[in-house]
Amino acid sequence: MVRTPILNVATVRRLKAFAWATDRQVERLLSHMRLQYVEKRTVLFNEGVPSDSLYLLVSGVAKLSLRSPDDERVLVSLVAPGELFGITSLMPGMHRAFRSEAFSDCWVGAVRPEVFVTTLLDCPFAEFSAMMEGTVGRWFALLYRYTRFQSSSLRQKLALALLELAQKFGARDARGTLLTLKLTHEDLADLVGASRQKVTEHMKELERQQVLLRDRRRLIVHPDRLRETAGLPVEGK
Amino acid sequence: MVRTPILNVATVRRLKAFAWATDRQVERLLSHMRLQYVEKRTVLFNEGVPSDSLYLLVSGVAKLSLRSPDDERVLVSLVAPGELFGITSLMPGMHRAFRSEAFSDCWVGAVRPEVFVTTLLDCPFAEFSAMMEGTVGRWFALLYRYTRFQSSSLRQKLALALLELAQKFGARDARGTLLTLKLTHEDLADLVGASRQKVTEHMKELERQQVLLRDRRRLIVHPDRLRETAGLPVEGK
DNA sequence: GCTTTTTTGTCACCTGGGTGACACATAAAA
DNA sequence: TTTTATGTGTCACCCAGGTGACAAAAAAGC
Repeated sequence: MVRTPILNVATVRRLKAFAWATDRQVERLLSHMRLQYVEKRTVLFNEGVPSDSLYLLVSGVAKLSLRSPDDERVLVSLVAPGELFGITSLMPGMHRAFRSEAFSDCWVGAVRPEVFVTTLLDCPFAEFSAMMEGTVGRWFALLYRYTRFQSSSLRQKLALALLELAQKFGARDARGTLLTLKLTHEDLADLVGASRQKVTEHMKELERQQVLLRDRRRLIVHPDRLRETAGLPVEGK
Repeated sequence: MVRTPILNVATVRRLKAFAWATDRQVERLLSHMRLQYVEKRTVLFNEGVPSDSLYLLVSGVAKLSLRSPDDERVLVSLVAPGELFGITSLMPGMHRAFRSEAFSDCWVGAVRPEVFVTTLLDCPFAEFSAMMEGTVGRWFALLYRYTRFQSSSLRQKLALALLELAQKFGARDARGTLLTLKLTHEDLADLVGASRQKVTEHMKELERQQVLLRDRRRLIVHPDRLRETAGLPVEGK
């Protein structure tokens, strides 16, 4: 059988977690933490589910991964003892971006994000949470795109990049979503890390497939079809 | 000549910036914001410099980029009006991760991060900042690795991944940094998005070049040499 | 110890995407 | 309008890295 580890201030300090917090704060936080044992290969949470807990890895190694369009697992990161993970729970209504599972047998501490914030920072959770979303939310979206890139073809990368642009610079239009931005193929190539020539080829192809069309130097895209070519679940799957 | 835009609460609302803040807060924030015009192609800040301001893009398009090992520019993201950028300034002592320059002529508002935090959230900047670092700091590191991946060869990606692992799971050892973690080539392949076979080949090669060595199933890496093969500036260049 | 399973090492072969080159189209400048 | 610069479209050719296959070596079970 496995012995339950002792989780006190000293342990936390040794793990170098919450380095900035006072002993009292850490103590309070620990009193609200549920410690659990997670056996190798067990899934702690899945991507897409609502995120209601924040985790501290106490021992072992955890793994964050993502399912790629062609149904393979992309290993996004390995989590070391002392690290916090599951931080989507700090942003309002955000769903988990990655799946988390035990890479080796683990001890994990779970807290409610509200408790975490109000204990370590004296300010209301809702405000902190909104602030997080407003500041780091977009960075998270970027990370999401880049992790997806990992296992995508150029065509899919292009679709992902165009989707992001549509969200940021899109305006509704009779024919789809108009990008209020003049972009050259070279810009797109830089954005997806490809050569200008191949981008030209794929853009032509996407036009042919009616995924997008061009009015002069302006792009009009069709988000649903883009999602499809990107290999993302289409809205209302 | 270019007309200076009016930046008041109504404008901010239209931009959908600081959606969570009250009118009073926004007003106070605006009174501390320096508005500046940035001409297309002008660099606002460079990667690596200390970050002391937080920016709000008022109009135009800004661009975040990164210099790759082979000295090319990777376009990381385009910033839309209403977005905040330069958020490394919210983490203590953090340097800018990307270069920011105007993609088109822009109007940009700059605030000191301390003012931003204390105005929108009533809690001391130092505490908020430490909290940010403890929670999203690692995510930033991940984003950093993934953006680098974009323009790297498999060999370089492997080096980057091993460096990250060395930071997280490394223990000093007479022969270098020992990874306290048993990893198969398949795990590494998943981590860098490559095939197992090629990872095997490159790992052999890295061993031959004394960048790393193996003691049983344990890896011992040489961080400086890894940085070199990853194309990163070596510590104390 | 012996057996079974998991990893590692190394092939030969294929393919997506990079490169250079050049004609054509479009936009900006004069 | 003409000129000049900047984008776009399409080649032919090359290479890094993917794939499948299989033997050798290590680990894990027994």
